[in-house]
Amino acid sequence: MAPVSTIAEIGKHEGQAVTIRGWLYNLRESGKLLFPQFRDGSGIIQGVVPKNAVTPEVFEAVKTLTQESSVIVEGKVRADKRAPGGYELDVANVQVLQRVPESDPYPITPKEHGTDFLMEHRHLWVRSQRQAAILRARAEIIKAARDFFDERGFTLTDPPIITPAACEGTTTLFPVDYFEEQAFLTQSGQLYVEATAMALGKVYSFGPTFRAEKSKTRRHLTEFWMVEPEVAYAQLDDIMELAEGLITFIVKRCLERRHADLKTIGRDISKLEKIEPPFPRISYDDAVKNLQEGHAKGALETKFEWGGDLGSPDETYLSAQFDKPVMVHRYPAKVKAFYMEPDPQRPELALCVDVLAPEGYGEIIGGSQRMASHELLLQRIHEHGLPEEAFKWYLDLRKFGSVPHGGFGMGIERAVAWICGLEHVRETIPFPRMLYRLYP
RNA sequence: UCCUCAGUAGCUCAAUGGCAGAGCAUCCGGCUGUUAACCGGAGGGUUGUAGGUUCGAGUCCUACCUGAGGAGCCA
Repeated sequence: MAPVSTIAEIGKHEGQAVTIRGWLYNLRESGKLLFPQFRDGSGIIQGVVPKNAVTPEVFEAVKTLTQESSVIVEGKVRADKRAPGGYELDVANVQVLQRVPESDPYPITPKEHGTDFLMEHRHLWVRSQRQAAILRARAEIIKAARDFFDERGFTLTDPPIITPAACEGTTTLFPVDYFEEQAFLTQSGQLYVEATAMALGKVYSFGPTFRAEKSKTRRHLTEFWMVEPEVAYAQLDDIMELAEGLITFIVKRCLERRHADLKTIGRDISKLEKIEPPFPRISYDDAVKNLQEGHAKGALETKFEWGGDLGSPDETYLSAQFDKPVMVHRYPAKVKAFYMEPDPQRPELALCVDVLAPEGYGEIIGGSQRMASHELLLQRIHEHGLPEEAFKWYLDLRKFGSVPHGGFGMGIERAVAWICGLEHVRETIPFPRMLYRLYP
């Protein structure tokens, strides 16, 4: 048998016989000439089978192949201008491992389908070129995020997924029966990385988080992945700089290594090429002014009042004014989590930042400087009606060598949706978990 | 939880209250350079469910179910 090659690397074997192991993507025919397209997970290549060039058995085997039948194909690699990938395969032999019967054909045809149908067949949909390209981009984004932190002296520390208490409200928690006790799936690893940051200085976590929010929008999943750095002695400005550096690094990495996939997905790459530091930084106060001007101009339906959290249309309006992610900092403490450090200049504000992606993709990062004072943190826990007992360990961090520190969480799926230019986050993860969708 | 929209062949969609249709997929036939190939033919229907109005309902009304988009909330 000829040496095995992936389709992505087939150019290295030009003029030679190779073996491709994969599936039939599509078959076109023109009389005594067959054009089977094979895919193997790395790419797609068109085979050419003239009737007079192969045995009758091979011709018949290819002619009767059905979509997604598994095949091992031997043939000679030939450069061809007409081929989208630059190469074609002159097929010499075909071994059919499993032929999909025409009585029960592969349901996803090369024509268009609706979202419901595609989601029901997500286990097969991931075989489509575009979906495979998105999953490769996701893998690159995750690797880039990890490389960014690994190369800067951060230690990966994995927080627990089963947790005893909420770090924010309890209505959005998935309960778990933990032997005799009530436990929950984690909403964020943040509180735990604060603990490991006090041990190791610079840490990050990467893992799944769960939120039982009844949100049904293009930006929400009930199960999503976050990367959460936490840095001892870091202040708000350090956190903003870190977020800016991370986003820039990830985008550049995708442009370098996943250029072909971004093109397959149909991303406007020029928009990503503009992502360079510094990102615009605007205070909440200025954001409010900006939104009120937007309302006066008729661009926003409701007039935004100081004191509220930014709504989705507000975020879209703000981010549309920039071609880079925009960092909105110092929100009113009341609308933010209990653990955020107040601004010493204006204690009604929290030292926090939200990073809004361009093109209406919304908040991709939320972060803050964390509260360092034991006394104030205890007071906030009480004000939020949280059980002090559950946070005893967290309060300990402020008793034993408390320091200024901070960090943020970046939602992987939203970052992938933005970088790939997708309509919906459901395409950014192999098997999305959403409100009203648990299958497959 | 609320608002809006949709549900007809395996898929994507048509059908003024008056005979249930097309393209793709599947099957049969044709074509030696096709690019979601094309051309000819065939099979394929409990119009989401339950009621109601009407001589007559895919179409109008009511309720429910399912899905989509959005709000709130969030990454």
